[in-house]
Amino acid sequence: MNLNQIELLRILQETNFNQSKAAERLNVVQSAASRQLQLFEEELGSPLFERHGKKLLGLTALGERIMEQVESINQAKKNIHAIADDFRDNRNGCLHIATTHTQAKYLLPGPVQRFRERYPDMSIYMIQSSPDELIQHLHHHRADIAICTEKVDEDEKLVIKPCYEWSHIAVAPPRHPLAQGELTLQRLATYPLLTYSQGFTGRSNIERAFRQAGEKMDITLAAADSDIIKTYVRLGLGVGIISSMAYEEGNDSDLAAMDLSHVIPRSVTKIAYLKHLYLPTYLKYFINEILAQAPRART
Amino acid sequence: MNLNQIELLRILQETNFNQSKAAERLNVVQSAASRQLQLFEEELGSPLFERHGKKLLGLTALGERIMEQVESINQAKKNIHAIADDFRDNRNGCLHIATTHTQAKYLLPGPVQRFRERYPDMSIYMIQSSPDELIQHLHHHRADIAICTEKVDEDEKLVIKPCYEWSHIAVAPPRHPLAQGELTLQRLATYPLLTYSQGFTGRSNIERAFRQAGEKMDITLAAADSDIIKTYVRLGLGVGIISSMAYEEGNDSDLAAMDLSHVIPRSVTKIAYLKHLYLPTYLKYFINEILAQAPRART
DNA sequence: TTGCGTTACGACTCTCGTAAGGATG
DNA sequence: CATCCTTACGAGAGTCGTAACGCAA
Repeated sequence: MNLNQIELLRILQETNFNQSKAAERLNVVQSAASRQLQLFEEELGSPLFERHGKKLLGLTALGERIMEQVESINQAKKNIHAIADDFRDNRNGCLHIATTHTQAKYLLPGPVQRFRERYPDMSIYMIQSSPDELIQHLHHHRADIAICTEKVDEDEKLVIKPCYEWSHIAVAPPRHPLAQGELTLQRLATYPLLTYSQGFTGRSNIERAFRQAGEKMDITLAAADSDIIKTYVRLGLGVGIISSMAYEEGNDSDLAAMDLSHVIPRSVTKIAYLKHLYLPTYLKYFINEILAQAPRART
Repeated sequence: MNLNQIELLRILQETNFNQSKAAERLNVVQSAASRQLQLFEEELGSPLFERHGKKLLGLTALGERIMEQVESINQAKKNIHAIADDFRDNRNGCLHIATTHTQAKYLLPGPVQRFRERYPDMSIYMIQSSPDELIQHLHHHRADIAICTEKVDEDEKLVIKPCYEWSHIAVAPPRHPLAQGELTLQRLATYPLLTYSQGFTGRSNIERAFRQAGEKMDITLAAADSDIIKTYVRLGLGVGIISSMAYEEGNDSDLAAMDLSHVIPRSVTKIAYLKHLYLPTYLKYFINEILAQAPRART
């Protein structure tokens, strides 16, 4: 057994069990990959992959179990380098952040800017994607840290840090009838609604609130980001339900904003990262900057 | 970085940072070890060991942190082989049990015998030692499983399975005055006592009980095993305090046994193993056999 | 025929062992 | 002067790349 074989297994999984692609990613020819895999399976005494003829189709039961250990070794290997780099105060690495539109736009600009001032030689990669994908980015080491509101609970391999709490608001053109009188889900439900796509920015909370109230939502537009929603609210398509952070005092003064915290449960935005990940100094700094930023974003 | 370098680090720690001995254990010449260590430190960019001249004295702060990851890799490496062996239903391995005299003599004979019947081709190593050492055996992979009563709590790297509960008894020559009337710590304290060495078989519970009662123990003999204690009780040195399991109806009928469960808190014997250890089928079997044996040992 | 994997073989890289040398107490 | 580690260099084991082949869609 050696680390290249371990890495090969990992990459094979990432390339859908395609040896040729795996070999390419490891900068070796395909035959070398084939041989190393054979040697490893021989050493263990049982095949790790299901095969149809020669083609690899997936993992065997044994392979599944082995992969957990492979992942553990890979994590430790990365940590060793991260620890050493951190110890040498190496500031030439890069920070990979995975997040959604809302957080990228309203929460992270401050922390990112301060991070760049403190660590000018480090590059920052932001990966914008859906909450489902965020978690995958963490697991596949494509991101160090994820910031989002949905989906990150109940994963025992992750550390979840609650970051801040916010509520939804309704936005509508000025002098909209909703602005008068008490705002209820019943009244909201009488209008066409514009809000986030499934799985985005507290959408699950919105759904649950309407479901429990026995009201059906008439969703005219579902978008991944608040700007799209606001744009179409301006065009008169209906009433928008967005995160309170997404209402900008200056730019959005042409829209009426109405608090919904009394009818839709407040959402919590969290920071997530792998439990076994070593946190370098710069990453701790960034996390702290987000936590420091959070109160300002609170409503 | 490669697995041999990782293994070298691990062995260096076990050999008190002596390259020559580490090299010998790895079946390479010393110069090879020296070079591999240099290469690895070079790769990381900082030394992992404190040096005085050329001699290694210990780990640097960086080294300490790296060692945690090394240990993690080592565990995963072992697990990979264990999983594969288990999957192939390989029954030619060996089972390393670390335990104390009392458990080895009164709890384990049954489970061990049944294990040997079920897995006749597996060899069994029993390592008898003090509770302090037991935990070290687990951490250093010299034992798969430890069974004992003391010291195993509060180690977050271990899984602790409570196994059974028992109490201490006092043993004395027949017609001893203690056998008459109510048995209290006050009365016990008036006799010379014979019991277990520090850290053995619930000794800490005995101490705590006397301390809380404000009584001082006059310990004539402290031994690691019950047989020594019983032997000297027979010679009239004083009153023995031993585990109830250690009183054998047949052999010990010449001694008076007096229950102490009302004055000394009951002890719990536990099974301990490393949290990240893969449990092969045979090890699960052995653990279950111990748990099944436990009720019979209960008093 | 193209894509994917295996087998055979010579070339090369990398690690090892031998041997000699420096430092420390 | 004994122990411990480092350095230099040639030998050898192991891995790689090239190339040819087998198999399936």
